[in-house]
Amino acid sequence: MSDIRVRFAPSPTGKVHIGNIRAAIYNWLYARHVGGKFLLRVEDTDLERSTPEAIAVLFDCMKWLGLDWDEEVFYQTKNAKRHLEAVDRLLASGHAYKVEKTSRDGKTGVVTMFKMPKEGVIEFDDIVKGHMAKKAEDIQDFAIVRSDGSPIFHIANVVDDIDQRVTHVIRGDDHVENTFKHICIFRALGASVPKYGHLSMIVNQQGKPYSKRDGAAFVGEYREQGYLPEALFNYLLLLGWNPGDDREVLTREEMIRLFELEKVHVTAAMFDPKKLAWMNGEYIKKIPHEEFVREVKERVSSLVAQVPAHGDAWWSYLADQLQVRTKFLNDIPGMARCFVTDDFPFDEKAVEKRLRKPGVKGLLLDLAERFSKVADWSAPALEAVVKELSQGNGMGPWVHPIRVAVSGRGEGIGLFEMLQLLGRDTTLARLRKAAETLAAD
RNA sequence: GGCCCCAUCGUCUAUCGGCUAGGACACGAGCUUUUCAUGCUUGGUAGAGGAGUUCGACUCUCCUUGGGGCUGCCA
Repeated sequence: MSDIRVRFAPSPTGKVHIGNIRAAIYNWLYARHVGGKFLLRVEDTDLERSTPEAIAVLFDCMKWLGLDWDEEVFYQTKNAKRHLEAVDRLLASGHAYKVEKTSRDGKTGVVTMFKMPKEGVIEFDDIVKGHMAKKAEDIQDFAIVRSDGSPIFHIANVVDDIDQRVTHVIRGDDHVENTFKHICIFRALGASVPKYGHLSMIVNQQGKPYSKRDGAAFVGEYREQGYLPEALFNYLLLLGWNPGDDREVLTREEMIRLFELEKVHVTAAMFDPKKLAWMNGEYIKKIPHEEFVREVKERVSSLVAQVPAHGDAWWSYLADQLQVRTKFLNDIPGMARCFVTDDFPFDEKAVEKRLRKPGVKGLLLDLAERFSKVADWSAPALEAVVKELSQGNGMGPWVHPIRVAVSGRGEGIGLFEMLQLLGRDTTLARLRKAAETLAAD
């Protein structure tokens, strides 16, 4: 156990950006690694956007990723009185002053400004960026209370960190400049300054901050697209940190054990959706069989009003076939639709290529005839039939048309396994129907 | 403009002065093979440029160039 306390302090806007959640991940991992506390502070000062729904979305995303927090959630708005008390103290000690100002949008009013020291150097040792220094004279005085009397981010953030007894502030790179200001506030308030660690940004292919224009930028979108939380977590972790060896797919326990804030990279990392997709596939392969079976059942059931009755063995077999070739859970319905309903789409290209060829009609009808005589309806038995036909010259000419005829697509699970799952009646019916309606003579 | 930060394959990265520069993703080839995958084998691609320190520099220093951040009564 240690007395290290870190916090994740997002403003709840209803969407949680991946860069932001990576900051949460690093905070969480750091706290768990050192045995400290991971606190959650909701910076809900923007009353218009900070709705209960937005806050619920935030909690949801964190729970989805397994980011559990310690202690009560801290709401910034509830600490407004403390913020203003601090301002009064700054005013009294001469660290702040009031002045009439005109804002960018033309409003004129009296705001409270923090008075920056006029000389000297402000410095701190950033855990990830190293030694940072800036001349006080290079930083302007800045507003801490609006003309409507509400506290501004800088003062609220610092006072909350003091009140939550935060020891390490781990946040986005975009706050480095603020840090010099915040350090001055901590000192003016007579509080001890926390340690800082600033995380680089996640950038797009052009090297610009990754935004919604570059693809899915919010945690919720990944969830909807069938990404596994473990995969997103692992991928985001690797974007700026690595265990020091070649391991990439790590268990949560390994992450906690190996994570070191000091080893987090300074440089911005480019987001690579391809690698995330690969990572997702890796995690899908790791899903325990029983769980994957449930996942398949659930996703397939939503496709049709009535799922044909099948035994556990059937589902288990289908899931096995599916699991190794599933990259996204959302791919499951498309791959499995043909197993639970006759109402599935035919891929036009596949039909053109495999069915609308001379002789295919006769081929399919012949196959249906031969299959109908198979005593033991199983993948090996069916394969034997086609093997015999092919006489060792490759089963392609038979396999491709059959696949398209019974599933509508050119790809999917192993063909004979597919036929076994479909069963005799369905297979024969589909072969005959395709022969009559789609195939060329 | 001012201030701050950064710089190894296309991308994420290893290297803490000895490097024939390693791994992963992606890409190419091959094997397995009925498709798509998986799995295995394998190929190509990197230290921005210039000075300096050193026996030796990707690693240290400086400059240049390039990129990013900040410069609000946003957070």
